[in-house]
Amino acid sequence: MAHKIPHVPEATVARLTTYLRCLEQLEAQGVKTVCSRTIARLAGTNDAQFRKDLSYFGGIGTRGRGYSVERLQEHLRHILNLHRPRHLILIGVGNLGQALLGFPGFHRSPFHIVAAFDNDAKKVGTTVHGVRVRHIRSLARFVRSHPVHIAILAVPAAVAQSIADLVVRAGIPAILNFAPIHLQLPPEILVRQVDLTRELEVLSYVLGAER
Amino acid sequence: MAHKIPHVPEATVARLTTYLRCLEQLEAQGVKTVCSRTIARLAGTNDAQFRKDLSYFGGIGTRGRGYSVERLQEHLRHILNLHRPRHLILIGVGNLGQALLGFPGFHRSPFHIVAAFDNDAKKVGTTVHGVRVRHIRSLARFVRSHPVHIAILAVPAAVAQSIADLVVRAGIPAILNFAPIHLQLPPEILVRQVDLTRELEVLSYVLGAER
DNA sequence: CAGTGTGAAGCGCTTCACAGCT
DNA sequence: AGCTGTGAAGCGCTTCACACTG
Repeated sequence: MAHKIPHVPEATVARLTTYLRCLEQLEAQGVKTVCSRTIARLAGTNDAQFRKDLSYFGGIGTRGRGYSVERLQEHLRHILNLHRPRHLILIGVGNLGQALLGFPGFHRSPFHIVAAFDNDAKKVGTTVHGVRVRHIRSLARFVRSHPVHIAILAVPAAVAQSIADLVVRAGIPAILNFAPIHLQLPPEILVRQVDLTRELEVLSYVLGAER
Repeated sequence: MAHKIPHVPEATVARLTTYLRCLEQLEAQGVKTVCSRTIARLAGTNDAQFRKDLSYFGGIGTRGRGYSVERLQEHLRHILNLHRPRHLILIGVGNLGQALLGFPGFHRSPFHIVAAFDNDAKKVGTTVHGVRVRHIRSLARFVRSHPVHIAILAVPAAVAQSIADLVVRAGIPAILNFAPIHLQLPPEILVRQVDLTRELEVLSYVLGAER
């Protein structure tokens, strides 16, 4: 290993993914080289922030020139472990769950949704966007024979905690939770929260009473 | 006005919405009074943080006792301007857009989705989850006769910027963007980003190369 | 005495500014 | 000269600790 990686702020990791989106866009436009100012503007930040974000992982640019779009992309993919295939399952095949099964980002390499689960007998056995729906009872058994990295929770808030407990007992290390509640979980489990209600309420606050 | 409100960190506003979810849960369980430690644990933070978050807006608790679940809820709703009705529109009636039209949180008071827009002639004129789909061409005209507070963008990344420009020209002050790109917008426009790809990639980073 | 409200200290992310390559 | 990489300064959020109150 060329570089010992120090603690990296979570905000930095989030920005790295944004830089990757910008680079994909630039590459599609045929751009070969880019400087920190350009990419930072595209990503909605400033050049110092961009360079500091990269500096945690060691130099990759060329002084006086900038960054190779191709090399920097590869570098970021490597940092984010995007070379490693990840198996996902989705739990809760309602409105939102069905849409997520069709969401291209969840099928794009290295992410693969390998199964969906629901407790509704009418849905079990069907196939939604190419993904087989199984009964939630069969979750633990399924995970025993198919390693799963991330569980996507698209279930109602009222049952989210008990489903999350099930997921943890099955040995899945990470959860992407769409239910609008904070899950109580052991500290070694990774959780990311996507809360649409929260986003609306934050906008409501910032809009204020007048607008 | 009883209290001059200083600058409030965005992280605080986000937590206020979480506290509100916890209070709704507690009220459903018949709890009348709660102390900062209890609610903070439910929300995934600590008691000092909770009290500091509230302190920006002036005292509401009772020393030695805690907080009235009902009063605190009302207080938070007031702070977040949730007494004020908000009209939303959704742009992009694809997979995700259709699911969002059915998402209960987007219909729950004070939020109302009043119209949806798409450029696909096959979708225009249909009704999805009770919401009429109109042609994107008619956006500006619609907004002129129906004030809109928030536009939800559920369009492909490639067209998100041009649709956002359209939204801004129509005079809509806030955007909830689901496309995985950073929008370039005038500073007075409020934006919240919901980026599912980002969430997966952050999990991929934290999972590391081993797990 | 239990629990709130808050100034002040602590700490971590962001920004600055410049040395060092090309 | 142009632009990167980075120690150090700046700044804002979080945590502490305690005066205060019911």
